[in-house]
Amino acid sequence: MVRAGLTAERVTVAGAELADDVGLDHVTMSQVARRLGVKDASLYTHVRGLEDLRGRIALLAADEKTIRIAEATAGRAGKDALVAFANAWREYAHQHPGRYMATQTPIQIDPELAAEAPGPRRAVELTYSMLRGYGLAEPDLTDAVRLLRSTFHGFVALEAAGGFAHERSPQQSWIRALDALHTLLEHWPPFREGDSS
Amino acid sequence: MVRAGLTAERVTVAGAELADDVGLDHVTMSQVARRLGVKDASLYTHVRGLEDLRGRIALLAADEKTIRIAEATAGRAGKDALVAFANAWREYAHQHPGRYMATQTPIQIDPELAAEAPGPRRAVELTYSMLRGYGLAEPDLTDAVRLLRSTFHGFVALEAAGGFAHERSPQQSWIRALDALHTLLEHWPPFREGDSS
DNA sequence: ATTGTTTTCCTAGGGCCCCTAGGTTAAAAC
DNA sequence: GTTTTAACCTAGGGGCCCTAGGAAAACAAT
Repeated sequence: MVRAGLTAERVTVAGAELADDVGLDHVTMSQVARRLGVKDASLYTHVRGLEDLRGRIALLAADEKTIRIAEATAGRAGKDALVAFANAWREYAHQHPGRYMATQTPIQIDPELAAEAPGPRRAVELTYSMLRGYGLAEPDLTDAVRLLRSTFHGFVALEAAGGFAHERSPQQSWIRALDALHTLLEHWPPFREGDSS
Repeated sequence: MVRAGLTAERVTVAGAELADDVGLDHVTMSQVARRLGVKDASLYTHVRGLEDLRGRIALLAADEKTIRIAEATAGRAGKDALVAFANAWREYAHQHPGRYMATQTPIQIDPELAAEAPGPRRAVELTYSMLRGYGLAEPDLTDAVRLLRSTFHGFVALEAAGGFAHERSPQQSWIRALDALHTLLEHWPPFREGDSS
């Protein structure tokens, strides 16, 4: 019997494809094995188990998303960069819903594995450098990064969950949201004493 | 043998408690049955299955969250209302992580069931009325509502997924985000022809 | 080429879970 | 009190996760 040539990476990719096809929580060891033409027990040589696989899918997605964003924002600045960044984010989520959802799982990824995945760290760096043009300084910079990430993620998550039932197209709201965020970054409110919880 | 007095609602609540305790994707029919002192097969009289149960937990969470927000914003206006709204949202997510996560599942809830759940609809109404003071008109109003919901949801989702690893406390970023959104709403950018995707 | 070593993939099987079918018996309706 | 309804049960099939241990392919070394 010829070997299938499995790898942790090949198993992860198969899981990611399956996640995009049938939804993340229908990704099972058995299905992934079937897709690879292998018995489920064979996967455990390459992957610790289902949780580990999901963690690997999440890291794969983070890396891929980061690469897309880096390509999209290369050579751009200001609002151009903001829009390119945001659109790359959203398009990745649309194209790879299962992978994207994997990134939302409460943190339980093998730290050793996460350490060698450049995606998450690089994503934050990209966001910071995209904001360079707006002239923000710490801690406002961190706050702005978090606000942007929250809005981008929240929008696509609500979109995916069917949260935008109103007749107005999400696309239009998205464009306006980016407009709004741009002007917000240009007029970032100064910190004032006495702000309460 | 005395009856346990089950109800679709009691099953849902048990599932919701379990979700908050052990995480949504460890909510199983068997565990819920065990928590209610009943065999798993007995649940199927009240609930169609696991998917149905998850949908019911999601609707329960939506209703509860809406009530919290309504209480928190009652009698408030302007930034006061915005902050109260947002904090109620975030605190609900913190207190009921499992329930909250249930609301994120891609839409597959029984429409008949959803129709009689006031939560989601009322939540949108509350958001609209909270924004009344900012003087926005459609379609800006819808866009603003969507932006706010995206940011609130995105923030708590990233927070829950461990996305804010930086040293700065999420709480501080949250306060600044609300400041920023408030000023944004006060200076909502006018629509200009020629905005591109 | 042969032998030994490593690693891949297998079969077997235990345990948990989802869900259905069909039977009892408690509660409600009359 | 009898009948009807509905709650809860036992039994069981099939799927999934994962471990243990075996067979054989690929690799190393002579």
